Amino acid sequence: MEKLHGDDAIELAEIFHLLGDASRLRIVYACLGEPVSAGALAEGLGLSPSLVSHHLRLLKAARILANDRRGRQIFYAAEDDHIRDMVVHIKEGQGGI
Amino acid sequence: MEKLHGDDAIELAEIFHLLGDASRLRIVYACLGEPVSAGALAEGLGLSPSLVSHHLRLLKAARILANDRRGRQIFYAAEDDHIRDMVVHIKEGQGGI
DNA sequence: CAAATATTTAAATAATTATTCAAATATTAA
DNA sequence: TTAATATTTGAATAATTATTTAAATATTTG
Repeated sequence: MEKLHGDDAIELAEIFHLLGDASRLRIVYACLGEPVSAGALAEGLGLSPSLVSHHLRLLKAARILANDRRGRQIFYAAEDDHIRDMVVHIKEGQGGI
Repeated sequence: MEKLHGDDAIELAEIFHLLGDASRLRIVYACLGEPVSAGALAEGLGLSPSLVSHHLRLLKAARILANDRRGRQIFYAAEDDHIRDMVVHIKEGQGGI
């Protein structure tokens, strides 16, 4: 029986946990292509700017998303292909979503 | 901006959510190889049988784990390679855990 | 600089969920 | 059929977390 040590489990679980909220997952998904501004995310997904910002903070802290400011907007995009792969992978696992 | 529709997001997020708890992730991880009995999971991971059982119920409902009874023990194993791949994938993404 | 826009922050609340505890059920062995 | 073992169940609690609201900060434009 292959064990996952407690600390490693916590670290890995944190990433899954961040993707395990529908609002946050939609935010991440929307950022898999071109960078999107915080405002566009809120508007496009029908979420409050404040809520989006809270989620963005968590996603950035976990290095799932990176941001760069352009003028007064701040654009977010997936840090690397890793997250993209994960989401796509589970997405395909779930018969045809 | 590629959008993930609300219902799809909920469905996908549920799977991430289930893997997003350290206890549950350790249980799933322990079940990636040979089937393991509920008791062996509790004992091996240092969790109460009751807690393990609650988690197993959720994981089974989501078809992440399947079980078969052998005598008075019930053995759990990953439903398919899909979950295995997901866990391994994120595990490798996280620098060398 | 003042006004307008974009985003963040902090505190409060609402909602969810992990865990524990005690009791119930199922299976096997005596 | 009684005792022993393995697991589950349900209710209660503890802990975490998503969301809202109101205010603060940063950036650009007039």
